[in-house]
Amino acid sequence: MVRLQQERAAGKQQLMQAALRLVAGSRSLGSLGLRELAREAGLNPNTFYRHFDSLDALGLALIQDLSEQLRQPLRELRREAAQRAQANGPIGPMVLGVDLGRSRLVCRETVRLYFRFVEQNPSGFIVGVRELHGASPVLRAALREVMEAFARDMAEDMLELGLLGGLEGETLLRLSSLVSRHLFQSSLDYLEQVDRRASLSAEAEEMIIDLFIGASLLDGLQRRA
Amino acid sequence: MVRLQQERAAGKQQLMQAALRLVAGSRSLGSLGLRELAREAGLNPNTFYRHFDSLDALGLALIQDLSEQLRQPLRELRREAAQRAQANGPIGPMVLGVDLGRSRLVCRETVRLYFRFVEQNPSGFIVGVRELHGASPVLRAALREVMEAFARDMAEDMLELGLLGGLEGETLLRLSSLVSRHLFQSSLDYLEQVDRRASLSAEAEEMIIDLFIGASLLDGLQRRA
DNA sequence: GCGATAGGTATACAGTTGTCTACCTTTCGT
DNA sequence: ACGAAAGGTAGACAACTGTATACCTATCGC
Repeated sequence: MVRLQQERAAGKQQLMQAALRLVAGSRSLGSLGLRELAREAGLNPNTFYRHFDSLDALGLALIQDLSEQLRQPLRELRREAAQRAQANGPIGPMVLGVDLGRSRLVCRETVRLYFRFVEQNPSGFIVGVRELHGASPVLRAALREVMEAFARDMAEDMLELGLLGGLEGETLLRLSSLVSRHLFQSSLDYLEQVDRRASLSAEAEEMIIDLFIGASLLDGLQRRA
Repeated sequence: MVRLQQERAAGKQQLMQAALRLVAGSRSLGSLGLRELAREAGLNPNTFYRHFDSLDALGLALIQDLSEQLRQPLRELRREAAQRAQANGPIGPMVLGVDLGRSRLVCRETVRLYFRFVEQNPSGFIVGVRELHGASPVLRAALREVMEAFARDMAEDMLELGLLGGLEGETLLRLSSLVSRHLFQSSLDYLEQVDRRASLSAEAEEMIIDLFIGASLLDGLQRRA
């Protein structure tokens, strides 16, 4: 039975969702028993072996899913936000040759879209963040890779869309990595501390602005010297 | 047998160190069995009950230890670094009324001292970072609190030492939190990716500088408006 | 000196775990 | 149409788990 890589065996899907459920409640992937998993999924314990040969394998599948579900959509949303903001004229004070108001707008919108995404896929982010510093080196590496990919996307988009064009690629990537990292790790707080959501979002925005403004200023100084 | 809170029962200490060892190898606290723990510590399984009534309790003890061992020393080291840097005259370009060279120096020295600390207490930081986003809400909350305390220390010191005095307390605390968070979470990468240590340290420095410079600039703009 | 308490051990038990072997059913390629 | 493979189940086993009860020994206050 050759799957066209679209449709997944029912059991496999059930197991993955069971894992999401269990981890989203207070567990870590590494602490799951495969019997417990099968029980939660309503399957025979042995079914696990048919699809995975370790918990890490299941974790990798989850991570890949998460990444695929997020990367493209987020990218499109960011581009839309940028275009929408670019449609209007300059709307704020010019700082370092950058329209601060517009930058803030793109940033704000992107951050909000991201967190909306988080809200819509809580379990995915919970296991993602949890395993980012979790016990399994394999999963940690995989998640780092995902975050780097996000960062590359972001840097690329900013270059293409002409936001903060003054910065060189390397610096841009460094900042994007920081942003990607920060947003990702904030996800857990965002999900759990419902009352602080607004401020978490605002703080993320401020952090991003601070970072890019600071880097731009220093970059300008260095260039002038 | 009333302990003077200094000396800890031998078994308790052994259990805690056993936990450190196990978690430092690829485990999470939540996945430890108390039998496994006792075995590693060379003790009878029941001994665990004498000292803790859950894994969370043990985790809290570990976190408290870590915090105590770190907070004061780090603070002193930071003050020393600041004074040392202040002894010399201005050594760099003035940006926003701040001696950039000196700020960089304090920052660099603080970051390096921090990472040296990490190197000297690897297991502690491994469990700390791991449980920061781990499965137990109790431990997560405790670790957040520790990080906030660090951030408060940092902000306070910066005020007292007159570094970036222009910023208001609230902003300062926000930035300090970001720094504290970033450093803490970088610890794991720093410990594991031995070949990237230099660049991780450098990136942390740059991030801090960028953040504070950016925030200062924006603060100045806002104040002028 | 003595009871109390903290620290540690031994044994036992029921429940759970990972894994193995064997068997059944559906689906597909040819 | 049929064999093969994928997906799923059943039962069994030894190993391990958390926990309870009971027992032992220092150390302390008094």
